[in-house]
Formats: sequence, structure tokens, C-alpha cells
Amino acid sequence: MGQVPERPSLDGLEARWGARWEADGTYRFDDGRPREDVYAIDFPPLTVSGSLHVGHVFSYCHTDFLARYQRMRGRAVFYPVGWDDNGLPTERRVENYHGVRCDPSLPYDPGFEPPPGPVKAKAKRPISRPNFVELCRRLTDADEQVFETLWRQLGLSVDWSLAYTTIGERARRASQRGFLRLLAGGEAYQAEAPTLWDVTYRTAVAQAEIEDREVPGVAVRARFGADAAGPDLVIETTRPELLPACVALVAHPDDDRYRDLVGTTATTPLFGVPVPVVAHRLADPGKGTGLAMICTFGDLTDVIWWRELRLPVRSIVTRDGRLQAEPPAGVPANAAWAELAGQTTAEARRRAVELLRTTGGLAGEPRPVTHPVKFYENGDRPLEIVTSRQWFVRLLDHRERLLELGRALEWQPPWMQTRYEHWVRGLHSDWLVSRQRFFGVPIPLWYPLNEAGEVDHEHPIAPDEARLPVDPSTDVPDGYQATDRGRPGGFTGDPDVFDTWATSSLTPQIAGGWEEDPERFAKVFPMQLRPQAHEIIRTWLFYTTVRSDFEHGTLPWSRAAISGWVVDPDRRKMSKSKGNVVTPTAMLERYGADALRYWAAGGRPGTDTAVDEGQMRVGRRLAIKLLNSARFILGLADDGPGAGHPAAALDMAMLAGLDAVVADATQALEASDWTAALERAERFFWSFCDDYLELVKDRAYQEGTPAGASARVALRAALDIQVRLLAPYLPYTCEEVWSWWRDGSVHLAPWPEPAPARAAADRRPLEAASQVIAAIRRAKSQARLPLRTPVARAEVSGPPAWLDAVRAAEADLAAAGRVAAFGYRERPHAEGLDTRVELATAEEATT
RNA sequence: GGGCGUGUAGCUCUGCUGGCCAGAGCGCGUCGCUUACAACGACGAGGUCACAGGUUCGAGCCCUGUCACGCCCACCA
Repeated sequence: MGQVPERPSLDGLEARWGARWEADGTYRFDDGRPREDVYAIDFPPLTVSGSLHVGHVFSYCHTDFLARYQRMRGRAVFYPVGWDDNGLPTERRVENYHGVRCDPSLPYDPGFEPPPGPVKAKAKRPISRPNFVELCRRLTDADEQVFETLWRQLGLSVDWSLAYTTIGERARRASQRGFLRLLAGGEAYQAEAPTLWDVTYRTAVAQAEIEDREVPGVAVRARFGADAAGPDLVIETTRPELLPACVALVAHPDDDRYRDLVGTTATTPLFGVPVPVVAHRLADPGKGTGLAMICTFGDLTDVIWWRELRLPVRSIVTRDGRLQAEPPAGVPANAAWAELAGQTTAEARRRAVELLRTTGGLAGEPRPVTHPVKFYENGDRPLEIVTSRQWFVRLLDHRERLLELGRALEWQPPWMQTRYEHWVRGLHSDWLVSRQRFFGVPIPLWYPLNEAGEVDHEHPIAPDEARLPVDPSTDVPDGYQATDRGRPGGFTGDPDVFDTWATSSLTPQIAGGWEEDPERFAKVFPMQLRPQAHEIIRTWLFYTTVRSDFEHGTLPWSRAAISGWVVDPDRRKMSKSKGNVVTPTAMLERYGADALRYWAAGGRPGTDTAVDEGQMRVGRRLAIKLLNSARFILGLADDGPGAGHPAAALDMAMLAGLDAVVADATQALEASDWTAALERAERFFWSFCDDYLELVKDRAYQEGTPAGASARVALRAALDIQVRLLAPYLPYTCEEVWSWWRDGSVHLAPWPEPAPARAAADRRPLEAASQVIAAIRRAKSQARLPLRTPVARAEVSGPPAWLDAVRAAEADLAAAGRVAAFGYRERPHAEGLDTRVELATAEEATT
């Protein structure tokens, strides 16, 4: 037990209690508890790269409210924290900072040490994948230290001893094991296929990582030569640079303008290549001229046309986003090609327009347009479509099953399920899991090389699970020697890594000890809660469901709680590019963690919330009020444990009202409605301070009387309950107050429950007294007199039962309102109470 | 183009399966340093519940349509 300070303050609470919780292991998961007691949370791995803003804080707080509530309910909360550190942004920073680039063909150099400090190198130094990964990990380790400090300060009650990283050994092992099992089960396959490709990062990307952006472009009308001697055929395109990649023209089968042309041949401008005119239902008569050129590949529709119409490939865009040096088969290496070869697609576009213009191939002037273009969500150049060999996980075959799982999951809010539903219904390709990057989990496969030194992709060599994790760029498959690497008849490692989602889709398995701690895993999996933001339903939530179903045949959790966005005060989504990002550090410094959490609590599940410093101020005020009221209550005489129950009707009324609050708050939190629970508790607390506390203050000072003891016992009981009700929201303040007169942590104290003994108590005395004291204060305020002004007489009228309620609190009212005399008038049919106040100064007011 | 959501005091929001003379906090105004709290308290003024129809004894809440905003998705010529 501690001491009640003279002047309570919020300063220093975060440092003091943060250290204490860590030292005491307050939030440690207890492995000894049975499965039915466990509440396991699949918490989003904290992002170390990218910009940090209050949006993160916002949703993490929501989870923490629920975790703290469940812990107080007596559950063994499994609340691990992860670091999501594998991925592209980290690679980018390492490349730029150290002036290096990864070359997976190089052997590991154990002695490699980057120069200290940033390197400004034009040509980046090539280093091996293991060396590169080492640098990435050094960088993320340092970042994680900084971030951990912040998250700790925020008061997240995660179990830091369960921390994992998505690039760490456990994660790599789980990720590779999971993949090998998919491979063995036939759910993972490789294919050579056109895929969306980011030319900056030079990697394939999956459907889920794409976003549309409106960008300026030009609509160009180009003339194709018609079969026979007919007039030119005019197509409209925004990608004239792909003319050499054109393999056909397409129109809708019902389009009368072009019906007769289907089956004939057209000739491309600039290159004179003959291409067939074909019909397909996806050709839109309303767009452009109704006649479109099919290129390999300008967009995803091209891919569909190419596949369904069995067209040849004439690819011209290379993996770095430039047109290749040599034209594809069937296209002449003429002067036009010489103009375009080697150019970026953007530059080639401009040149193609000029070429068309000078050769008369242009039909009308190019028209500036704004149109949606697909981008990789982290990229800044439009995606191209290139053909490459990639690994996929089957999704389309399992669509129905995945839809069923989505329906079996408890969604909060429920309408978020439609996001999932639509996504699964709209899937058009399997999950592309391979990435041509380096700081990720390596694909754990090797391939044999035949006698000609060619890679035999059809017979991948998988390691035994016991060897995991492996890095095929340095590890050697069983049955081979290190010297066999790259040699005809030898082997080569798969150069790629997994998509980060392929690993983070296993967070329940990684955190829960899948195949590594079977006893624990059986206790925590499937988990109870998956909190996350709605923009990653299609990725994290979806993929986790997929992996859990493939591996365990079950949903990974029973409930998904989807949080909303944080928007800026103008209700715009917060993003770095808009420059409207609010960082949590500044807010923490200015208002404190409890205040920030209070603001976050105002965001209902699934709804967007604006950054509102006003709410943070209110939260801070609430915390200070709690400290001060606790100081007052605990500063009164302590009647000890033998004081018995409160006897006064007003005291029992207050406690009975508080019991109702407890019941409501509990119900709300059971439904994960942290906002309603806080609102209820907070509202009670303020009226408790404003009315009840003021009413009984005088009596509470009386020592040695039963009435005084009753007030003091009630005050302490009410404080005890309210501190526990608010503990999930204001963990620091509540812990501080708790420590003044209680042992142990409030966060391990039992959640309050209504007392049966008070269930029948009449709540009217407090309500009636509050009304009367309000009327008295109003009278004084309207008379512009201080509140200490005496009242000569207060006459209360109303129904008899309510008058009795007032009488029960008359002594307290007299003291609090300085009322000399009370009068009562029965008005049996009145709606409520009416109080006439005669001030001692002879002035008068009525309400 | 499809879908989801939102629209209530100047601002941020509550209002559960329809009964309210419509609530809270912030902000604003007036008063007050009353022995927990002036980083405070008391009191008060603020609203055609987006719009138009409809159902009902009765609608902020239900139905239909319209408008505005946000987000998600879509084959982007």
C-alpha cells in the first residue's frame, strides 16, 4: 500500500508504472491455465517501417481495452506482440543508407562490414543475400527499440516476453514449413504466366497489393490498315508505345460497326504487322471507337483476351520497365523500333505519338485524359505486366469453402463481412506468393541443373522440415556438395522470397508455438480475437483464414474486430503524402498516455474517428479528477474493514446506481463496445463527483457517528468500483490511485460485479437530492450570488414517494445547500419534483 | 459501374428492437478561489434530427426516392 500524496499529479506515472509492470510481469501469459480460461489475441504485428501516426495508436488501444477487461474477468490473456519487419521499405532504406544492393548469386561474406555512416554511392556495391539481410535486421532491430518504447508508454498490456518478428527464425521456420506442406498437399504450384510487375522494386505483386490511382494520360487514336482496300480502322489507346506488342484488334460481337470485320486482318501502323480482328464480349462498344487493340500486355483485360482467344505473345516491356532491345518475333527491327527500343514506357509513349504523327498514323489529335492506372501500393510507377515463373497458392479452387469460413466468423461490426465476401467473390487469380526480393523469408527450395546447366523447375528439391529455416542461396540440399552449386548436374537455389503476407498470414501459428510448443499451441489456437483495420481484410485477414484452413481445417479465431480509420480534423484520411499525419509522440507528450487512450476509446468499433485534441484534454481532465477525488476520499478517516455496510438511504442509492452502471458496462464490453462502457462509467463518475460527493462531504467529515461512517464506507466502495471500471482505459491513473490503498495491480484485480445486497435499494434518494441541489444552485447562480449563500427555505413539491426520497437526504441537502428550513407540498399527480428556493438575502428564485 | 457506411446544436458524437417537450462533452456566455480539484466548480444560451414522399395513434429511429461526403471493389481501349 502506498501513501496518498499531498498534491496528486499525472507526471511520472507512465515511467513509474511501466517499469513496475515489466518488473512484476503483470501482463505475462500464464501457461498453467486451462484452455477454457485463455483469451488469445492475434494482435497485428507492429510495423517498423513506414510512417507512424495516431491511427496505429487508435486501434491498438481498442484491443488493449478488451485485453485488460478480459484479464480482469479472470482470463489468462495471451497477448503477444510481433514486429512486422520483413519487406520492401526496409530494403529500400538499407540500399540507400549503406549504398549496397543485393546479389543473391554471391556467397556470404562473414567479414563484411558496411562503412559507418551513410554512403553516397552512384554504383551500389553488390553483396550476398545473407549479408544484405543482416543489414536489414540491424536496421529493424534499432527501429524496434524506438518503437517499443513508444508502445510501452502507451500502456499496451501486451506480453513483451512473447515478442516475435516476421523475419525472425521462428517466423521463417513456420513460413517455410507451411509452404512445404502446401506444396506436398498440392496447394502450391509454380507457373510461367503474365503477372503484375513493379518495375521499381522489380518484383511480381499480388492482386491484393494493387491499388488504382487516377493519373493523367493521353487517349491516342491510331489508324490500322484494313484488309483489302477498306478504310483504315481506328482504335483508341492510352498506351501507343505498345503498338509493337499488338497481337489483335477486338470488338464486341454485337457491334454492328465492326461485325463484318471480324475474321479479317488488320495491319499495325509503324510496323506493318498483320493482326487478326476478333470479337469478345469484354470489348466495350461505348469506349473509344469500340475497337481496341490487344497487346501483350497492357492491362489485365489483355491477359484475359490473350488467354481466352489463344493469341500469341509479343512482349516488349522488360522487368525494369523499358522496351527491350530487340523486337519480338514477327515485328521488324525498323526505324520506328529503333526509336522506341531501350526507352522507358513513358518516353516510348511520347515517341510513339510523334512517330504516328509523322507517318500519318494518327487519327485526330491526342486528347489528354485522366484515367485509373494500377499501382503497387508501395510503388510510384505504374505496374507493367510481364511473364515470369512464380509460385502460387490455390485460392480459386477453394472459393466456396472460403466464403463459408467468412460466414462462420463473428464479424464486428457485422457489415464488415461483406468486404470479405466481395473480395473472395471477386478473386480472379490464385495467390502469388513469390517475390523477387531479398529481405524476406526465402522460398525453401532448390532445383536440379541438368547436364546442359539448365534449371529443372519441374523437380524442386525440398529440405526436411527438421532443417528449417533454410536459405537456399547458401545452404546446400541433402545429397549435394556446396561445390555442386551452379554446376551442370548440380543444383541452384530458388532466388526468391515469399510475399510478406505469406508469413504474416501465420501470425497465430508463429506466436502460438505451432509445431514447436504443442502444449501451448493447443491452448491458444484457435484464438478468440483478431483485431485489425478494414483495409487489410483482403490481405491479412483473408490470407490468415486461408492458411489456417489449409493447415488446421479451422478458422484461426472466432471473432474479428475491425477498427475504423483515423482521419484528420477535416475528415480526410491521414497519409504521409497529404502531410496531415499526426504523430502519437507529440500527443503523448502533450496529454499523456491515458488521455490519448481516452480519445481512442471514443472511436466505436468500425467507425472512422477524427483526431480531436479536445477529447484528449477531456481525458486528461478525467484522469486529474480521478486523482483528486480519490485523494479526498482516501484522506477521510478510514473506518477499517469492520465498518459494515452503508446505512444511509442516499449512500445505498448511490451504490445501487453504480451497480447498474457496472452491469451496463459489463454488457457493453462483452459486446466489445468499449465506447459505451466508458461513457456509462464516465457519466456516473462525473455526477458522483458533482452531486453525491458534494452532498455527503459534510457528513463524511463527521467522525464517530454512524451517518459519517456510512458516507465514508460508501465513498470508498464507490471509488474502489470506479477505479476498476476505468482501469482498462486509464491504466496509469487507475494504477496510481489503486496503489494508494490497495495491494497488487488494479489490472489483475477482479472486474466489479453488482452486489446482491444492494439490488433492492431505492435509487430515488440520490436522484431526488441531485434535482433539489441543482435547483438550489440554479437559484443562487441566477441571483448572481456565491454558492455559499444561505438558503432561508426550500420548498419541494411533487409526488409523495419522491418527497420521501428528498426527506431521506434532507440533512445532506441542508449541509450542502446551506438550507435553513425545508417545506414539502404533496402534488400526487405531478410529473416530478419542483423546488422553490428562498435565499436568505430575501431574494427569491423559482424553478 | 457495383457495394458498404455516414449525414442529429458552431465542433465531436450518444440516441438499443419507433413514444423525447431531442441528450452529452468541447467551444461560447454569466457567476464563483465553497477546507479533493482554478490544469477547477456552478449556472445558462444554442437543434426545421441532410432533403422529399410514405407506413403508423405516434418517426431522429421503419420503407421508398433524392442529394452530399467517406471508404471498399471493378476488365483502366
